[in-house]
Amino acid sequence: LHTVTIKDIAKALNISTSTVSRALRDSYEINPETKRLVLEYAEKLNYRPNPIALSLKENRSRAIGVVVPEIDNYFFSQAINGIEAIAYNRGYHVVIFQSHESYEREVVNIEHIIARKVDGLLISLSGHTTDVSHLKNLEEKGLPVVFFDRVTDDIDTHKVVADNEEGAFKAVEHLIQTGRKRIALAASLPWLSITQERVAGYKAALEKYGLTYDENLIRYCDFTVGEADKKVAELLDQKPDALFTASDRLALACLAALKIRKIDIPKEVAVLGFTNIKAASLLSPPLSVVSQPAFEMGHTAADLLLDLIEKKQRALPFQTIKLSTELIVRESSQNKEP
Amino acid sequence: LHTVTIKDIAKALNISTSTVSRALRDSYEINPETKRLVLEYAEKLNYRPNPIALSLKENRSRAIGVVVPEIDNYFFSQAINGIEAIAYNRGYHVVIFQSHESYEREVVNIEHIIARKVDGLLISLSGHTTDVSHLKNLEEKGLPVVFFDRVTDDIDTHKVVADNEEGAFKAVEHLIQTGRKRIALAASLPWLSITQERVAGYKAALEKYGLTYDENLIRYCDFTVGEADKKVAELLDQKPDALFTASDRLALACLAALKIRKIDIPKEVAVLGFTNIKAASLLSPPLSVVSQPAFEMGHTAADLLLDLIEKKQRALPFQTIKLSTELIVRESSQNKEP
DNA sequence: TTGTATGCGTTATCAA
DNA sequence: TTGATAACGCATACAA
Repeated sequence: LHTVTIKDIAKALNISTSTVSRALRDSYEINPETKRLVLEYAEKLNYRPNPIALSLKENRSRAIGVVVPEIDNYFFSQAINGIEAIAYNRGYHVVIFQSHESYEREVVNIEHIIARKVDGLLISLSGHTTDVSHLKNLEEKGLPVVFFDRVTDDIDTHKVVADNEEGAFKAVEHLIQTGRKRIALAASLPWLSITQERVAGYKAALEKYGLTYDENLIRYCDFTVGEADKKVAELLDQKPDALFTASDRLALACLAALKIRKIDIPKEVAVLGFTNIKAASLLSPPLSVVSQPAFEMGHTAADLLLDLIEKKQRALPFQTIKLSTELIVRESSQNKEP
Repeated sequence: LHTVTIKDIAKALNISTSTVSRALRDSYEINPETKRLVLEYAEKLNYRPNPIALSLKENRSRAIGVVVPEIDNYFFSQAINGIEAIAYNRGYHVVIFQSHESYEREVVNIEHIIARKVDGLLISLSGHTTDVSHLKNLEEKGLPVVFFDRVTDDIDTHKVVADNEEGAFKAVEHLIQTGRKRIALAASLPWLSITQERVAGYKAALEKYGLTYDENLIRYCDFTVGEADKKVAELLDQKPDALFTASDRLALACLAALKIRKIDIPKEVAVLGFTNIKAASLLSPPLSVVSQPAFEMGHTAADLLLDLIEKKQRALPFQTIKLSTELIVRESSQNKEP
């Protein structure tokens, strides 16, 4: 796959490569006639600068690295969509890595990312990342980093997140206001920021409405097969009148569990999910949800990252951008009695 | 972000860069003691070869380019997952591009891909790509290409697809066998390979069972907002007793349209989708589907591509790998009478 | 206004 | 067994 180089043009036009280079970059110190010649010929041969050579020279790649737990998760694929939209507009490429919820894999990804000389990094932590030392000092070493969605308190850096606490609060408040009193919570891994924030919102809502917090009504679920179903079953043993689920995966598992047990939703148990499930309105009964601004989150994080990269604003104080969630109540999903 | 280079090691150990290079590559012609020294020091400094320098030298990038219509589409995100799994195992990175169903955008993507010097290309055509000249001759120029899912007849190359005709046939056959006679088809754009194959399967099933093919029972839908709903409405005017929908998007639009019109599924109209919707079994009634092997398709395409790249098997005859679809019948979804 | 030389990190060729 | 040098494609400091 031989491509046209600056050398080819120089040879053909009997001038030096530096002249060609300058002409192409529209340098002021070049003869208009020469410039014209070079540009025309370059156009004719469809010359494209070799980005790899540029990377080597300039020690940057015009690419940003993105690490997500799983790409085939609607939330993350939407976020990546947002990232890609911004990156494309600003002339950057996106190199995607999946941690598959594995700490080890995430560490390897970061190594690759650094070796690849990406100009910046967007990361949402894996479900099993508790030690974040592989991510420390990246900023200091000169690699701009923006965490999104699943972030860590252990690193002072730029973050873009959803307002999970507010989202969970709104969800639980709604359940309470529609008559629920024993609201169970199916959450993700307890050390994840999103989990902690959602649990906090859950507790805050209970407290505001004078309901007592009962540990037995919370279960934390990892990503292994069958885990969600098992934990939902345990929750059902506690005879809740509502289930608040903290993710797509858990919402689906929960609905499936209720369906199998022929438990009437929402009469016996109401269900409200922190999810981006597309078909939520088509479920029966329709699923009320707290929906995350996935695309917007990718969008915002990428924009911030590229600002950091281009305007060298790394020295600016680290900021956490918090995006609002949206409570979408679907009819008949939450009424205790018809 | 200064990283350790071969030069740093050479300087520290007072030997030449070539010796270091050879030691690191475990060359036979090197003093074991020197080798030990170099390896130890490299390990200590956590030396990683600069992939960009290697790319420049070897004129390859150990990265493959992937062009898909939309990443936040469950089918494609699953396919990418399959691609990434293989690529990771074989030491390649994945650079993702979205055409957003736009021909122009796809052309630009291909330019970028070529400039980036990816070692190979996986592509699923945009919905508005009819002219494929931007993709011709890539193989001849030495860039291995594998088309997947949405392919073209106009280029003789490697392809990995689902058996769309068989899938549609099974779907329609099932509808017929459960008593349907007026089976409408909501299809995607008519020039797409997947559309043509699914229509062919639809026709074949009708023919086998002696039903007449009625043009009025087919609609082709582009990706604009509201289009699917409009076309489904037109189909409903034809009083069908079943709807076969050719994608996730169309299946959801169709279910929504029926729900709004309070049409009883499946009593009045049965619905069967060519989709990968996760929540299909939780819909009411559960949605029977023909499900595509998305992950497997990505997996297979990436494996083939990497074989082409590494074993230089480009000269081999072009092959089309056809993967089976699966008909998943959900209870109560397809019975005309209870 | 243009050309020459150098370097980015690495490997390969050739020489020692 | 090791070292010096050139090359990959490009940009730039310096020389002319």
